[in-house]
Amino acid sequence: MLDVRRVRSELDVLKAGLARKGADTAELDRLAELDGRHRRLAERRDEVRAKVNHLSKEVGRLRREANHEGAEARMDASRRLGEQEKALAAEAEQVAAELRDLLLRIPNLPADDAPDGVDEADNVVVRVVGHDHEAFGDHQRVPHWEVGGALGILDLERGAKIAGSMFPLYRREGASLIRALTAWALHSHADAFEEIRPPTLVRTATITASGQLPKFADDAYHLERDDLWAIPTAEVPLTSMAAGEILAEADLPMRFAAATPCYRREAGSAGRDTRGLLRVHEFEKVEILAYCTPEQAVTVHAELLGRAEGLVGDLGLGYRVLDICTGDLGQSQARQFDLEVYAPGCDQWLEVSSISWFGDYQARRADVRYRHRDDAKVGFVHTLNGSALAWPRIWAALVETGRQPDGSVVLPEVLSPWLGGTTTIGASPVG
RNA sequence: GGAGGGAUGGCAGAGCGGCCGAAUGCGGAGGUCUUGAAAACCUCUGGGCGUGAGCCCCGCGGGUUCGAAUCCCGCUCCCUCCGCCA
Repeated sequence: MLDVRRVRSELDVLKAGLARKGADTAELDRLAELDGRHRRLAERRDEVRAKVNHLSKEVGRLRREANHEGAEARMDASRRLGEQEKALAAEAEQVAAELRDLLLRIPNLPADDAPDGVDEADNVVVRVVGHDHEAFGDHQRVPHWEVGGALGILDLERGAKIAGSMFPLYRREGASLIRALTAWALHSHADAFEEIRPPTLVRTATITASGQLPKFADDAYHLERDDLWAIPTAEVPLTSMAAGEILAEADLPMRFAAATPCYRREAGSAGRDTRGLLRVHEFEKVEILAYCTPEQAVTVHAELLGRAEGLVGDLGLGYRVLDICTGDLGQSQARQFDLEVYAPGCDQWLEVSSISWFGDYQARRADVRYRHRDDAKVGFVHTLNGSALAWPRIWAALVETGRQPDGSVVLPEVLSPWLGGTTTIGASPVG
């Protein structure tokens, strides 16, 4: 969330920022109004409290001096003030609640260097790597749901039978491939990222801290009976790992990597990308996340992007990097790069990673702070995270790209150690 | 699921309803002393709101009271035992 105080000193700056995101700037006026009301009420409440505190102290003193009439008089006066205090406190609390709720819904400001734009059409292609549109043969122009079905490694029908559409079921080498990708990716990050296996059902406070709630509750699975939320990404538990803590600057940046299942209701996208693995309710993903100082943020952002690109490159997939425009940024993001791989079978660029910088927006929600090395002052950390990587679309791109003229699929050599030495699926004897 | 016990500052640990934002010890920072270090001694050492007087925070949220770390209720978490269980 934003720092409310900025609404008092630089309202115009906030409005300009939110306007770039295409957000409703009138909410800032309401925020300013609530903030002003709350401060006035709190001030009056505190004045009354101060009097009550003072009178109560006197009661104690007078009692000790056996001055019972004096004590009684103070108690009467204090009792009357108490009524006032109660009313003022209730009013202040109500305004504070409104303020909190509004604050949680107001988006983050975009970074200055995020490209302006209104929707995904305005995203900027920063670079295209290892892609040659003409290089694919007809044997690669088969969508992965057909390849997977023919090889018996993807069984969408049975997935649907068990859980519904968009709940994929992988078989044999198809299932092993997911496991291999996860092991390989975690291993690749192990040099700098602490591996975490977090809970995947979390409290309301946890999923609110990273920004999914309260605004996007419909997108998440909720277990009502236990009031727990199924995480849509490991970003959610990882962001709250240090919630309520004050970290030492010397420990920053802190880097974490986690492989988890991710659950998304995909409300509002019904009918889009329903074939195959392009959009699913449950999938596995390796997420990398960092807490750092504001000064480190740009470097760490580049580092995370480099990590994701490195993996895609090592898999031998062609990809492009998009600089997400202000209008397409999520609520919490200040800057975001997307990685898209090219899948020849469905002839589409598939988003397989989103590497985001949140500034202190999430840190304020989660209350993650750090103590400066020099002056011991406390400030909010910056959070960054990215997928590295999300597997269903990688699975699709690998299967389509690796398809041979004989219908078998050859996977990248880097996965060999994680696949028991075989990189070929459905090989017919070479003849 | 059942029965108990607990939650206080970085850690340990005290705290008759008022003089407690909180003793004491350890840890940490600075200083004196020393060629340097150790030891000893001295000082400092939680977070937040408010321009300020001031206000809030002793797990969280309510309540009682003139006044709550202290009393009452609810919740969360931790520990012990029983039951169940991958």
